[in-house]
Amino acid sequence: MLTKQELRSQETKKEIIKAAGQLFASQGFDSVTMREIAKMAGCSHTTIYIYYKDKEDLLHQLAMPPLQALNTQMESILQQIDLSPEERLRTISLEFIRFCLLHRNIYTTFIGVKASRVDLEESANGINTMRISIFNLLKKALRTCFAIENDEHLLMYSRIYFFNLHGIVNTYTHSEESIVSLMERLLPTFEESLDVLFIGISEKIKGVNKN
Amino acid sequence: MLTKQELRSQETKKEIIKAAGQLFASQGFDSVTMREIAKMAGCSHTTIYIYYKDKEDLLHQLAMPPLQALNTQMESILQQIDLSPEERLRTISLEFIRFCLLHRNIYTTFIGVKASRVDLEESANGINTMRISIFNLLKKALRTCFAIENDEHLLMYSRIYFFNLHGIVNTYTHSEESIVSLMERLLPTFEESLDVLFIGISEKIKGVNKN
Amino acid sequence: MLTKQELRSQETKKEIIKAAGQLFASQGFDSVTMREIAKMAGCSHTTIYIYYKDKEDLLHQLAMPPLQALNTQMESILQQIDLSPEERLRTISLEFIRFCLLHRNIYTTFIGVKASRVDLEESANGINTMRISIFNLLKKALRTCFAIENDEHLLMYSRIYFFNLHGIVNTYTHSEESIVSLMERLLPTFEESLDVLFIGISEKIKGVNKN
Amino acid sequence: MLTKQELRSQETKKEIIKAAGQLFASQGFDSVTMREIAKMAGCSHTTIYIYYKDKEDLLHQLAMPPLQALNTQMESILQQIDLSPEERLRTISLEFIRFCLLHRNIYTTFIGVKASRVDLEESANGINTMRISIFNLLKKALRTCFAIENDEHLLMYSRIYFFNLHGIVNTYTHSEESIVSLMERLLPTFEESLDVLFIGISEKIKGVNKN
DNA sequence: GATGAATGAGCCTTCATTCAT
DNA sequence: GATGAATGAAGGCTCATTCAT
Repeated sequence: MLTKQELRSQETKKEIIKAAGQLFASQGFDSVTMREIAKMAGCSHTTIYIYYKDKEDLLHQLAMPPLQALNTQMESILQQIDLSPEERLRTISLEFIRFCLLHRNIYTTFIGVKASRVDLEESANGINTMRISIFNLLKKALRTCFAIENDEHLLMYSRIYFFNLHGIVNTYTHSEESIVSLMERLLPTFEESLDVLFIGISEKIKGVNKN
Repeated sequence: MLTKQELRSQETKKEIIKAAGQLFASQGFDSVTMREIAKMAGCSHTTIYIYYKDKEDLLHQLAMPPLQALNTQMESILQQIDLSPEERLRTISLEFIRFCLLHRNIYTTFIGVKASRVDLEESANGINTMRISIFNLLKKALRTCFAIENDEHLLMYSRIYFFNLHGIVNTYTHSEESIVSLMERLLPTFEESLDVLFIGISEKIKGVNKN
Repeated sequence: MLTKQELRSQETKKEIIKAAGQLFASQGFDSVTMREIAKMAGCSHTTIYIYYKDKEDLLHQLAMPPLQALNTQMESILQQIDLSPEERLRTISLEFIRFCLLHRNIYTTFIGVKASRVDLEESANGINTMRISIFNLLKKALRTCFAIENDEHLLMYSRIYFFNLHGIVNTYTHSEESIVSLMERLLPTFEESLDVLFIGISEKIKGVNKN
Repeated sequence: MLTKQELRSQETKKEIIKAAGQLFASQGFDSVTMREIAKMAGCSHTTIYIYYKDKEDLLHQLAMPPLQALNTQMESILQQIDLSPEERLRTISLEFIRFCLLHRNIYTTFIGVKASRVDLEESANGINTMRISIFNLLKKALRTCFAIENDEHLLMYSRIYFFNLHGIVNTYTHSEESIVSLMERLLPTFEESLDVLFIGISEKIKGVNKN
């Protein structure tokens, strides 16, 4: 059992990472100062260094767990054989969107392109691996769903598909709305968007296969 | 007529904004220092302040002209009655993409959603106006093209359409490829992407109108 | 009699001062952190403050006992009337060297000339007194040994003699060799060095006295 | 010809290095802060960075020129064939002493043992090379002067000789007296000290050679 | 007695910006 | 018009030290 002191300590640690997440999200990694984080977390800036090695460590701790969770979840969805390929793609797509919007802060810094900055490489390594893995899962789902064999075509339609996902996430990345309200309000739009893509891509592939 | 000195002066001014544009593009606004800009422009860092109020002013001056040009161009395309509505939408869409990729640097900072950061608001005002105007032109083209009367539907399909455009631009925003090579390599993908959207949206609207 | 707890307490106190001594010796006073000392002593860094007022106090506690011991030992050697004056000077000289090399760490900070730094003055007071006393003992041995009556001459040959002692100690002050190995390896050199001084000074004094 | 501005600039640069020299001398490299240096130099601490890369650079700039000068001077003295070997050794010895006392500040940090700290290695490299070169010149003079062929003996008497030089320098390293007054007051002592060594060493070598 | 939690002071360094020439 | 000189504000980070448990 945890002592009262340990509890308070854990709380402080959480407050710090929470504040970091919020500030990174709203201002970007570089613009945020350790002192700002401390202020929002209600502690001295030196306290941060008790729990986290340095500023970059905050980013790392912030990003890894959710990314791993998403990866795992997407993998398990892809193995649900009771779902049709289309349903699987649709599900992991919506899950991906939900995740990215839930973790808007991290998304901006890590999933967002430009992810691998030279000076962050070290701690970003694990994160980059994760990111690649996630995109591979999406690509795999796409190939199965549309039964695309031609690699060039797969690449093209993957791109087109990803444009949409990226666009969705990016559009709402800086929204201040809660994830619940956001999903509730826009889920129909997102689904409609996937519909549009499914129909459009299917039609195009039909045409391609005919020729 | 301009004296020789005035010519030289104008040249310096141009060198500065050119350097700023290149550096902002390749390293991001925050990471660039005034001294770097000055070095690339071949002048002292203090000279910059003769022509531009401050660092932010550089960004502003950098962003407005292209945005205005884009706006004008889009307006003129929309008035070409020899084109079908679909061709007009397709043309301004590709133009928008081309523009955003050409001005990746500015896009990131201004068209990019996060645009209105508190500390930039002042100089961003003019830019924000421009941005809204541009999106309205796109929306107008969409309404005409798909003959959507229901406002709610228009909003939804506009969003879906924009997701794609945003996604495209965002994906290549940080690419180091030249605009020429980028467009040459990916134009088919972009066009295919618009195809997919046109087909998908059209199909969906048909279904909607039937019910 | 001491309780078991008191014993443990005394042990901790000793571990701390021992660790401090070692670390000050190998890294210098400023470079050592309280946390390092605590780690090496096997306790929390806050525990140090239970036994010692502050970092400087550690230095003080570290320096006084050995200095007092040296002082006492030198005094007792000077009183051994079974030794010739020259043997007495030689013995306390070697003893002084041995001591300084044994306590290289403290030497650097305290015997070393620079001793009286403004910010250390307070705690250095006792130490400074000790230092002066030690040098007076050496000077006394010199006067007796060379039978120098002229104060000016005494001062000059004392200086010359001290130059040598200082030089010896200073040269090996930062050596990582153990005191045993150091003395074993260099004792002949040290003795030869004293020989050289004895001969040189004696000869010079003869000449002086003749004139 | 230098403009008034350039003159002032040079002056500032000199004030900075002068202040750094004094402060490093009296407090040691680590204990001195850039702000202290700036304050003593009468400028802002940021100004220092205009003229010197960083704190370490100050140390480097402070140490190299004098060391090179000393090295050159010692070499030229050794080549004066109109002087006897003894006179040459005596001259470079006094020169060495004069130099070390003149540059007391640098001596402490660089000639002083412990010179090569890991984190300073890079900039200290040139300095270390210089130091070694200087000591080799002294050794060479010793060998010639006392005609010592046996390497072991040379090593021993070199050590003894160096003890004295080190001792002299170290004793007055922290004196606040001017170099002029210092040399004037103590030159006889230094010369007497060298006399003592010459006589002592010569006598000892005679004895050794007899056996 | 002993410790983990927390902090204020301070350090080196960078940068946008102003001033005097 | 143009520039080198100079600076204040700020940032990441470390450390000796105190406090509550």
